[in-house]
Amino acid sequence: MKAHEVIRAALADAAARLEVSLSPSAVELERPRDPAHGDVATNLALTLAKALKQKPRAVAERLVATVQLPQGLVRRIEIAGPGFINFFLAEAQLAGVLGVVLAGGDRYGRSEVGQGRPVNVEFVSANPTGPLHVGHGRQAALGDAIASLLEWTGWRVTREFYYNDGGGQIINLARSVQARIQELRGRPVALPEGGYHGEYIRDIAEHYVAAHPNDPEGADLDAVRRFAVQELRKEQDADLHAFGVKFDVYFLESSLYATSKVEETMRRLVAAGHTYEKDGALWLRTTDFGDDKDRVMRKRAEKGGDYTYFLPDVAYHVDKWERGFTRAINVQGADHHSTVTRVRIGLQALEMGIAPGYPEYVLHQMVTVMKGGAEMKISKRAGSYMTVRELVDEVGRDAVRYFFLMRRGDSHLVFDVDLAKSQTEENPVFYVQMAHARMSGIFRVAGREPASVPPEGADLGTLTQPEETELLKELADFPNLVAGAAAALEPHRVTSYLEGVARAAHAWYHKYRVLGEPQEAARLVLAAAVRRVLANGLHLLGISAPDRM
RNA sequence: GCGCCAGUAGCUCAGCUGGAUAGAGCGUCGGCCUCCGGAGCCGAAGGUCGUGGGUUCGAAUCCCGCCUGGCGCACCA
Repeated sequence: MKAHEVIRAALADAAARLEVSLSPSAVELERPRDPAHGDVATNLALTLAKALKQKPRAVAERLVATVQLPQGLVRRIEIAGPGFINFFLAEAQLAGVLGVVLAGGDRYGRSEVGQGRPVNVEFVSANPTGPLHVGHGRQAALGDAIASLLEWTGWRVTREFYYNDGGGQIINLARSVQARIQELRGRPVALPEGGYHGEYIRDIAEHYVAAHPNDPEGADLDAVRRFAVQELRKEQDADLHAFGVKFDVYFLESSLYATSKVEETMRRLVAAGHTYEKDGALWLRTTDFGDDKDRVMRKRAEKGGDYTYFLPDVAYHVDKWERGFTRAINVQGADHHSTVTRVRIGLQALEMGIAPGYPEYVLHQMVTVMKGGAEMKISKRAGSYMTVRELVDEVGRDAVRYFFLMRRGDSHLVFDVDLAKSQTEENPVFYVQMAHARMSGIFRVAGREPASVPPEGADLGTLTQPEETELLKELADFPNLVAGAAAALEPHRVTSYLEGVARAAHAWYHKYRVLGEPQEAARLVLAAAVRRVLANGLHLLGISAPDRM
């Protein structure tokens, strides 16, 4: 908000006169929880105390004496506690946010810190060996929301899905399908060790036979493999579509072999001098870079002589880097966290100037699904697990996305199916959407469009009830909140925020009437702005903002 | 054994990157319907922030030890 920037600059200026130079962006402003502490507060005096070798309160007094603010911005300044400086904004300033919100429209909350720089966000990246399960769902919601947050803060985002369509798991898949084809021919065969038991394997087998009359036995393993991968990719795409996630790039592991990038990466690693041969295998000396043991890059002949997953992973990230993504974020389940250091080390060992922290990782913990008070057990091997699509079909896309986003990725997530389905206030997504619907309802009854209430036509000075100032402050927070959530890669901050706005909106709505009151014009503006911020926050997370429910 | 993550109200979780008296929802208890949607709102009770040290003006937040739980520790991905 504008007032914040003015205060920030004025404080930086005042600090300069105390012979401490700092940029305005280094001045921390916060919104005190307690309204008695003003509308805006800074801890600047506390942070400067050490450098100036003075008591924080003394620094605060000098800052307050020195700071120069334009007339009409602030009605009072206080020094409180250990040395906080609290600013009480003039009423007109607070309501000024309404004009900003409505002028911003569906862009209110955006900022430009990213400056149009490119960033690659990779997520889901499920192997094409089965349908997407709830863990992938969490990842899809998280990755999509993080990508969205980055877009909102001015980054040029590419959403990318990486398919491991090579490697042992795929062979496993093909053999599993082959076994089911034999079964269809009336010759039951045991599934290969570590094979896939899911019912969907039988479906693929049937489809293969129907599509390949010239290979009823499924003898052509390569054809079976290609067919199975294609079928499962189609399924996964349908799942993602149902979830409303769109990717810009689908990157196939097999393409890294086709373009010789895996070999090239290996050659570069050998040339950089961090490799050695032992027991017939080729190793990378990752211990040189802090790993606890060295890693195999190419298996020995008895194990097939091919590459481990590690090398294509490194090659893939070299490719990202060479495509111009100086920033890359990978969203993965925490069960894959061991790959983090390995991939980074692989990139460092190439000595090609890639930043040590590249790529960034957002790791999320597991999901447990609760239904009817009982945990739904997930067993991938037995093929019994809840898929994303089943979840979406049962509780709806909005609820699934919201529930996956409302917790920090770091903590385990309990998905309560019954709660997600309930149409009551206990359900947070319902609660937030309801607040939006209520604001819309006011305009429906008034027979007006929310866009038809320009703030210029209203006396916003009449918005003086405590519930109204609370709402104004919440609305003013939105851009800052989005920026913080984007910087931390933490979408759950947005859901927390939305619940706060919804709570304030419900409280206000219940206590005061809008239509037919003397303050009607101003309150309509407030309702329009609240509706706008709720809609922007929900849309940012990929959730709809219904006008009625 | 080693590594990563978590431990905050009875339950599920926030806590804005070190700030003021630690917050919200559910649950419990008590209130509120001639109303723009009661599918809602208001209030109360409820805390040794796992634990022991340390860092400093100030710690749920940063550092070290320990306890508990989850996940990982392949020439699988």
